[in-house]
Amino acid sequence: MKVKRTLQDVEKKIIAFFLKNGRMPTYSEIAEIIGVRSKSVVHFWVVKLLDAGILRKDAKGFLTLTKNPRSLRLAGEVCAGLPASAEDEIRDIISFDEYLIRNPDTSFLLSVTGDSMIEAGIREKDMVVVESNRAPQNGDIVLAEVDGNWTMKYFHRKGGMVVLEAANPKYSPIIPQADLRIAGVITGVVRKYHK
Amino acid sequence: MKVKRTLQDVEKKIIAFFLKNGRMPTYSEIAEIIGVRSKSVVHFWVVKLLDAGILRKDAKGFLTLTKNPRSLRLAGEVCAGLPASAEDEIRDIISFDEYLIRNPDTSFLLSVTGDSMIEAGIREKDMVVVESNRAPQNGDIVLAEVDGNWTMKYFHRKGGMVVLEAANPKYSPIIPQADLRIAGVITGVVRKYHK
DNA sequence: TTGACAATAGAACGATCGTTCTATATCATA
DNA sequence: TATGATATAGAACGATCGTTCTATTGTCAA
Repeated sequence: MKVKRTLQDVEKKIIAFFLKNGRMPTYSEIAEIIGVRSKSVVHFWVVKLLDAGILRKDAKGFLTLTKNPRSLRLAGEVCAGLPASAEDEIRDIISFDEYLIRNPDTSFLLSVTGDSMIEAGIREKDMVVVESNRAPQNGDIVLAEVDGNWTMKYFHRKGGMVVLEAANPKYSPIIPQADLRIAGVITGVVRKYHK
Repeated sequence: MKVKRTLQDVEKKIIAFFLKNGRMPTYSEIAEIIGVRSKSVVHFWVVKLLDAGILRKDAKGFLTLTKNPRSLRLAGEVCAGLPASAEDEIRDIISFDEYLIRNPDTSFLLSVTGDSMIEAGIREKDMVVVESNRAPQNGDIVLAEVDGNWTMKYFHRKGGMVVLEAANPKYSPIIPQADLRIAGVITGVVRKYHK
């Protein structure tokens, strides 16, 4: 029970609270989760965390986490000695949500079925982000209706014509009829191993 | 100036505040951002948002967004009539951060260079999530040191031996020396089009 | 042992929170 | 126009917030 309370302990418990509740804890709540009975003790630790730069106060005086607790180190290039040098705290790298999603309201997710874009590195069970009200550019990957089915194809403009091509030699290019229906443009791909 | 204030207006402004500040606004702040002068008017609108299920109160009475503002609709399968039916509000789909990152402390990001895993659908300039203290299983993609360089390979155990294979016929399988160094296991891939 | 410092407890305080009340102003419909 | 419903303003209130103070305990080194 003589467990020395460390800055890291307190930090971790506050981060855990934030991840669970989607907001920062009050001083009373911090008192509960770190196991002290007085708010003044919390104040004591919060000042330490502020000095250490782990916490901040925003313009209104509310506590804020300095860095996104889900952000990852970005190890720029795969080169010598990389993984050992964990010293570089370049954690300024983003949340994937911000990175991938420009407009949540016009985007949706799709679980990929089929192998039509296999050579573009899009495989079955990948998730793709589709942005629906964006005009397809030449070379974009689009979600289009072909023979009543929605599939992904490269979008090409050749002369005045639109050609839809799979990234798979198994499938032939398609020159759509007048009523080409395009659901959206693929703006991102996400794959997860070890479900 | 006779702009009717709608529920959606208020919702959007609160969400915008949340995304910008990482916390929910106070009533005074809501008054500012929606342009009213009295907190009682804010209360009036908040009750509406609560009734509509757009906002909630947590156990302590703090306002919370019911759904993650970055979450996307998941359109399950690519089949008929899909994109038109935006009625299905199955937005229960996650943030990519939660989806991809199990342990932020032991994971890091890598920008892919080279084509060694091209046939596994991992291409140059993709981002991969590497989890560093996880024991590689047979068939995993690992980040390993080969001839002083860090590259991605399939990890295979054949008999008592470890074989590292690229997903590219250009490169031959490698049977590493005794001092095999593995930086981690690839647990996710993220690609973004239209930077 | 003693003294200095780190850590905790508890009480009090002003400020701000969200709520509630009354009172107007605006809009829609009969 | 008359009437009810909708939307706004402003003041007041109790509750809780974070801060500050005093006081006590525990730890380590001189």
